[in-house]
Amino acid sequence: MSTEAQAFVKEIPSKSEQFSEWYTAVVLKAGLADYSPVRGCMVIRPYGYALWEGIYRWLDDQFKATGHVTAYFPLFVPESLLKKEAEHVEGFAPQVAWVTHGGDDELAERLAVRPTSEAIIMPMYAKWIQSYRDLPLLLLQWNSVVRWEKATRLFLRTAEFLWHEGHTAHATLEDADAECRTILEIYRRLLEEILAIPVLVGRKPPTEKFAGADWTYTLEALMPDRQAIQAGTSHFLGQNFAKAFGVKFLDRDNTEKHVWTTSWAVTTRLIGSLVMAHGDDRGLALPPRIAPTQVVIVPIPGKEGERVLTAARALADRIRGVARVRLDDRDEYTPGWKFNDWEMRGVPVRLEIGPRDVAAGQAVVARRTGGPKEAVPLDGIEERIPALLEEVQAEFFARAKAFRDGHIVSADTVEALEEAVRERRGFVRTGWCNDQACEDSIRDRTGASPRVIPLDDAPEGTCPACGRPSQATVYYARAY
RNA sequence: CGGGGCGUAGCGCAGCCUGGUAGCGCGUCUGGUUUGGGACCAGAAGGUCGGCGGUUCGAGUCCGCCCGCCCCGACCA
Repeated sequence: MSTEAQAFVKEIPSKSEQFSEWYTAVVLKAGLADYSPVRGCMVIRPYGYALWEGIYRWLDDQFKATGHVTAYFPLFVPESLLKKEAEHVEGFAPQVAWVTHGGDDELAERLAVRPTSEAIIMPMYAKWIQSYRDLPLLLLQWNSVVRWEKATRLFLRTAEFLWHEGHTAHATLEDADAECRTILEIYRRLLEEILAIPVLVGRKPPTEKFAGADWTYTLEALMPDRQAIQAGTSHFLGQNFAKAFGVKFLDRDNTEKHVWTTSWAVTTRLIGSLVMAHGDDRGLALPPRIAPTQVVIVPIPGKEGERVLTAARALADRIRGVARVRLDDRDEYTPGWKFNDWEMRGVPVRLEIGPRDVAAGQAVVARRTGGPKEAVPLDGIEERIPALLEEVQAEFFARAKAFRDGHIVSADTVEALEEAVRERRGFVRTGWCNDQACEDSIRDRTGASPRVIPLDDAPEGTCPACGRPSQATVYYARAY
């Protein structure tokens, strides 16, 4: 690498040595987002929004297939409604932004800018739901919410963020819980199959559940700095909101009952997780299934520029039907500059075509996951590219999973747990007796929080805090 | 919200201690030669030095307040 190239790469701090600075530099330099004039709020630039659109499109297909429909509820939540469910308002009150004036006039009742929409949706559910025939009611909306965070970071924690929020109502506890798990599985597939981020799937311990829920399901990912991040949640709200807002239906047995509700969401935080999980010192790295541009073609003109460009255009046309492809025919940049630029922007597959390739009837393939470049024949390239993209997708997931699995350690004593957390070993797996006092003492001693109780992990061993037989397996970690 | 750091051209920075006409590199623009890992030559444009106030003949530089961003904690998707 030339000295000039080294100087350029230095603009992105080292991922292993300055992780936080590296993250911010990649988000800004890859063109995903920018700071806005409003404190704690970010501007999502078109390239970043394209990632969100990819998530939207995939999820929208899943939601439609499972019978969910999209609606829209107001941005403003009157204070009186927000206060109806006591635990809910207590949980969100410190983060609510309030509107107090309309024009110059002070409002009779101040309006919360929604931190989440349960309180503005439930009164409508009370109006719309009369009979068991009206259930289940499976609604969601794509919107933004505002939580006045004290410390903010691009994508990971901003004062306003985009998400979708699902809000469903059911006739029975079993139906509502099944809904939570259906959504959880959709989210798991989004994370693992599309974003190539492995997750632990399970329940939150009671201290970490959503304010107003009976229990919360979660997907927890491990980032390269060995901190856990909550990638998605699905809440079983029981009858808490139904009782607070009077959402009742007449059942088959001619008795009036409260509905059972759920809510669930994933946010633009996923984009931050994607950046952290796969990026490297060259910048962003995107798994093919989510990459807005999957294949970039860089022509190397040489002395016969027109011939090469013609071949490159023909190549782009052939691939266009099987991949999201972009031909970089800008003549103001050299091929080497383009290589680095597209690597920084995370494009998973690059095709180079120059005079030698035109003569040999081939193109040169470079994968964002690394490895040597290889020549592929132009003949049959329409079949080769989709297979190649799937190979690269699998490489992304395998790499992330190897990292995650390599950073799960077991601890059966508080000392071992404390040491593992202190040395940032990642997820620390341990037992729990279900006693709140034991969890509290572990939190106090380690600074880590219980992230997830996996659905498919049977309890084993003993609680490290009290030595009694364990009732659950818990993964502890420091968390975002 | 506590502790630390920073704010000067689109980006990265120097200048501040010790006040005296605002600089460097990259990028941008024009023309030409180039193009297989961040090209080269020649010329040019680009700034209310984060904001407000104070000290001073004079403030990017000194003092006060405010705002924003980054890092480490606490709180949170």
